[in-house]
Amino acid sequence: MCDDTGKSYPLPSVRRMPMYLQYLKQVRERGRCCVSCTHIAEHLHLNSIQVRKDLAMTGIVGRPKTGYEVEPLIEAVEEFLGWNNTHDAFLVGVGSLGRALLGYEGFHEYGLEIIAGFEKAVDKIGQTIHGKEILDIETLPGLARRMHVQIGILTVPAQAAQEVTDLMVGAGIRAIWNYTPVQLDVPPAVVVEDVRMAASFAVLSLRLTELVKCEKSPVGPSVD
Amino acid sequence: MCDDTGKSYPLPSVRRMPMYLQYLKQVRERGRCCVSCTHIAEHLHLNSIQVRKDLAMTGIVGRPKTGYEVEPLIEAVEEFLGWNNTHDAFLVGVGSLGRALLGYEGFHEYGLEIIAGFEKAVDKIGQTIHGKEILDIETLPGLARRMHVQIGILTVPAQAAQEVTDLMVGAGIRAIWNYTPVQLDVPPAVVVEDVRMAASFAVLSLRLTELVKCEKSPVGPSVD
DNA sequence: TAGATTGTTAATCGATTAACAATC
DNA sequence: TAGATTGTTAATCGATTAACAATC
Repeated sequence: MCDDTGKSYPLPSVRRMPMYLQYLKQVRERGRCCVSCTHIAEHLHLNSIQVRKDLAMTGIVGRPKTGYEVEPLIEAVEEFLGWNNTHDAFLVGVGSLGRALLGYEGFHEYGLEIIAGFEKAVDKIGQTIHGKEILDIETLPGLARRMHVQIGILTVPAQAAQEVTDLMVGAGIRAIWNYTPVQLDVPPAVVVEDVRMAASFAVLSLRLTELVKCEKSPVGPSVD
Repeated sequence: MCDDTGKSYPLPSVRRMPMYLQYLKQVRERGRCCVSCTHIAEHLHLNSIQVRKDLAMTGIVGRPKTGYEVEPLIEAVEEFLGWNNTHDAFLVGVGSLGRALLGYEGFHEYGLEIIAGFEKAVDKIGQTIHGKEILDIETLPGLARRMHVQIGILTVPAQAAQEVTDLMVGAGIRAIWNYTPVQLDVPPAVVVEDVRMAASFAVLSLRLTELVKCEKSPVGPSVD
C-alpha cells in the first residue's frame, strides 16, 4: 500500500462497503445479532461469494451456519473505511450544490463533518447556511493549516476548479472530493475522488435508449 | 441488446463517454478541428488505446496521422448517449439536494430537462424554485402519462424511496436516477441508476487513510 | 447427525493493455 | 518518403464466480 509494489484493495469492493454498512445498520435496527452472506447478497442483489470476500477485507471472521455477528461487523467496516472517527472538511463553492451538501445530515454516517463553507463572492461571505459559516476563500489556507483540515469538497464552477484546487493543495489539504467535471491536476501526495454525475447519467441514458429500442423492435417474428 | 443474449457496451467505457464529450467541446472552443487519441488520453489521464476503443463504439472512424474530426465526433458521442435530443424529467423530493439539482444548469449538456419538482409537504407545493414549479406528488401519475415523461429523479428521504419508486413505475416512468442510498426494487422494464455518493466517499476515505499511514511508516529503513 | 454456511483455491469472464499491419 | 496515428487481433490483468473441504 505504501510503496508502488504493495497492492491495495479492489476498488469495486471498496465501493460496495457502504452498501454493506447501510444494510447491516438496518439489520441491527431490527434487533438481529447475526446475519449471513446469503441474506446480505439477496437484499443488495449481489453474489454471496462476492459479499463474503468483501467482508473478509475487514478481518472479521464468520461462523458456519450462523454467519457474522452484526455489531462487530459494523464496527469493522467503519474502521476499514476510516468512518469510525470524525474527519473535518472544508467545502469551497457555495452554489446550489454546495449549499445542499452543507445541509446534508447523512454525512455524519461517513464520519464526515463539514465545518465551514468558503466563497469568493462577497455577498455570500458572512452568511450562515444550515448552521455553517461561509468564510472568505482567502482565509482558507490559514484555517486549514491551523485546524489540520485534510479534506476539501470542491463545488465551484468548472472554470475555477483548478485554481481552487491549487489553493487547497497549498493549504495542506490531502484529499479532494471533486464534484466538478474537471480533471484536476494534483501532486502525488494528494488524492482526488471525482463524483462524476455525468457518468452515472450516461449509463441511465444508454439503458433507457436500449430499453425503448427493444420494445419498438422485439427480438424476432417468432416471438408471440 | 434487446434479448438477453445480445451483449451491450462495456459499462466502464460508457462511463468515460461524458469525459470525452467535455474535452472535445473544450477542443472545439479552442477552434481546433482535429484531435488524436493521444491528446485526449494525455489530458484525461487515460490510455490512448482505451480511448480509441471507446470512441470506436460511436461508429466514427479517424484518419491516421491527423486523428478525429472534432465536430462529427462530438455529434456521434452525443447521439451514442442519446444526449442529442432533450429528455424531460420529473424530480421528486425537494429537499436541499433536490433543490440543487432543480437549479443545476449543466444538465442541459446531457439533454436533460427537469420540467417540474414534486413534493408531499404542503408548504412546498405551489412554490417556484429556480423557475420550476413544485407540484403535489399526487398529480405526478396523471402528468407523467399525459406528457410522456420517462425519467424520474429520486431525491426523497430514504424511508420514502421505495414508495415513491412504486408511484413512478405505476406512472409509466421508465428510468429512475436514484440519489438515495436505498436499493430499489423495480420491474425488469424499468432501469435504475444509483448515484451512490457514499461509494465515492469510501474510496476517498480509504485512500486518505493509506496516504497518512504511509507517511507515518515509510517503506523501509534503507530509504534516505 | 445433517445441513447450512464459512474460507480458500481454481476457473471463468471481461476489461485493459500490448503488438502490429495498414494508411494518411 | 518517414513518421505519427489508426483499427484490430492477441496477451495480460484483475475481478467475479464456481468448486469444495472445513466446521458449527
